[in-house]
Amino acid sequence: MYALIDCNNFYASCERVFNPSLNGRPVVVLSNNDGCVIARSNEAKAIGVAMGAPYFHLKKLFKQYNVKVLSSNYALYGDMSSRVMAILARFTPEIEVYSIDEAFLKFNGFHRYDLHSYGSEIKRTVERSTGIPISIGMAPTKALAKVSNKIAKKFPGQTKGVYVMEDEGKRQKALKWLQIDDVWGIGRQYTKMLQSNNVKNALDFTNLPNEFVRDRMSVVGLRLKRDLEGLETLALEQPENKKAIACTRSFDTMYTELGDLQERISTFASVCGRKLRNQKCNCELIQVFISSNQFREDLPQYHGSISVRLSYPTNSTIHLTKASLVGLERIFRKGHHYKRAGIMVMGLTPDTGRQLNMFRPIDHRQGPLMKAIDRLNLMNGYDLVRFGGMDLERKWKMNRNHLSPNYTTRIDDIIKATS
DNA sequence: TCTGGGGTCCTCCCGCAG
DNA sequence: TCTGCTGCGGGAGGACCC
Repeated sequence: MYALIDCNNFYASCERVFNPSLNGRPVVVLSNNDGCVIARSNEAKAIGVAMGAPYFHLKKLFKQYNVKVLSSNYALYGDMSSRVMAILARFTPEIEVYSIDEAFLKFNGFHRYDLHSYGSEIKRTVERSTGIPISIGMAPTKALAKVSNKIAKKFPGQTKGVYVMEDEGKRQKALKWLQIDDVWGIGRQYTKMLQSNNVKNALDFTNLPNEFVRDRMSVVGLRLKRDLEGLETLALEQPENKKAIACTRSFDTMYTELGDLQERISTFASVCGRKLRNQKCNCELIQVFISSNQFREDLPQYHGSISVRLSYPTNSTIHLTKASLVGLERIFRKGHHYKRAGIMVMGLTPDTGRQLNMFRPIDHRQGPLMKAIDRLNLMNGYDLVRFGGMDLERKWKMNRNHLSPNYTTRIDDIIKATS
């Protein structure tokens, strides 16, 4: 059996743990730059706040319903997530942390257990230890555990947040209940295609011929179908090093000058360099992109992107910055208003196994230099040491006008108890 | 005025090598 | 030496997830 554990309205719940005055009140959390709504409490969902809706469209509604608006606080959410995952790992040796607020657990050899009571115990323990409410769905496969989880969430009165799909009757009933656009792995495009073929729910989907699914939705769709049929096809995945690392941002204002973009790209290269070094690997390829504002139809649109291959795999911020600036100069077009930019590093190889270039000798001074810079920055908790191309005057600032304190990761922000 | 960010996997196409 | 077939790898693009 598999279980899918999902934290309810995770970001909003994290905020509520340390600020109980938010209980019972609609709460929303915004994306970077306070752009869109990315998390909603049940109360916010009830007044019709849509996922991904732009903040500036909703300001009036928020005022009307006294909605608490918060900027995203990833330091807090990341720390709360590790606490939840550490507790879940006590209940089974087989766990896959699927996302910041979800984990799959596998119960091999648990046939003597009453899984419903075991699930209730997991739920009680997590909620008591962290304050985060969770829902648990159990079923013979991962895709069905996802379905079970939806049932647990949708019917909290009957399920008390734990649902076990233990027989074929329940599977059929659940798949019939689940609308096709709500199935894990079926996005907008596939929904459109399936609906035009009279597929309304998950059960209709499992009744399609394999050849049709394979042909229209590739092997990914076929695997999903088999998993929904109850045949264990999607296995628990073990964490691996990342295969690509990205740093991209939208800007608070539109840029027209190459110099502004050079500063942003240098900063992104530095972030990617640090992430590569943390993961103890190097990259061979950098992709740089710049984009105009897609929402400004009155302005000419442009999306420029380029891949730059490095002489040898590296994680040196100096090399990464140089290469990405070369790329940027090649894609920059004067006369456009740029709103987004980013870089992605790919072709990652571990420190221990990188292929060097016979004709481009490696600069051995850069490894210790980067290590020293990383240590200085770690000790000071922010970018004390920065490179020339970066924003030395700290002009650029992400909009985070509703940020909560870092209750669990910053000593000055720890809650003080007063009598 | 203001619309996020970071990933994965698969298919298709093309160029290259045997 | 040339041609045609085939397999492989890389890049682009499209689907999806949170």
